[in-house]
Amino acid sequence: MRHWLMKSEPDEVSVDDVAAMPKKTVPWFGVRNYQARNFMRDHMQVGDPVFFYHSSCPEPGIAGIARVASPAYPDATQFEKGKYFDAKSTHENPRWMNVDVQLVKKIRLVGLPELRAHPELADMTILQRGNRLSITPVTKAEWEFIVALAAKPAP
DNA sequence: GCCAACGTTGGC
DNA sequence: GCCAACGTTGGC
Repeated sequence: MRHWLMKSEPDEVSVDDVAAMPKKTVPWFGVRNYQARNFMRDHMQVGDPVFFYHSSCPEPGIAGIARVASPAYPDATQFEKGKYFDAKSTHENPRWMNVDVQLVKKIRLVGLPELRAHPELADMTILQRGNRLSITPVTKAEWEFIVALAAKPAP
């Protein structure tokens, strides 16, 4: 079992949006980066724990705990008109895949400055300079540290 | 809105 | 296969 962090822009899909979904589950559509796709397609397993991260918003940070809820399957939005359409993708040979993600629980927001304040988390991919990858592995130690952090009051 | 960092594209 | 140009991400 691996642990993951998945970024979403809350303007598009927030933790609260997912909490309102049937079964609290959403297809993680819109990933258009090969490395992130490969994580979903080749490395995720149903049940893997996921941090739900809010990005490109006033308070970026980890906002929820979720789990991988399905194997990867073709991302429907690549075939639909809109910002995620990909003319080079076909049903026979789809380029983009997604898993379903199910929200387990909302947590207090553990913001970026708070994450950066802990030396235990200094190696997290998300905190590295220039990192833009929307899906990144998280180590077990990082996972457990952040879960414990979220259980404490906001600093 | 700015801009650093990065991924992708396409000409050669 | 190189690499410049371009587009995107995402924090600030």
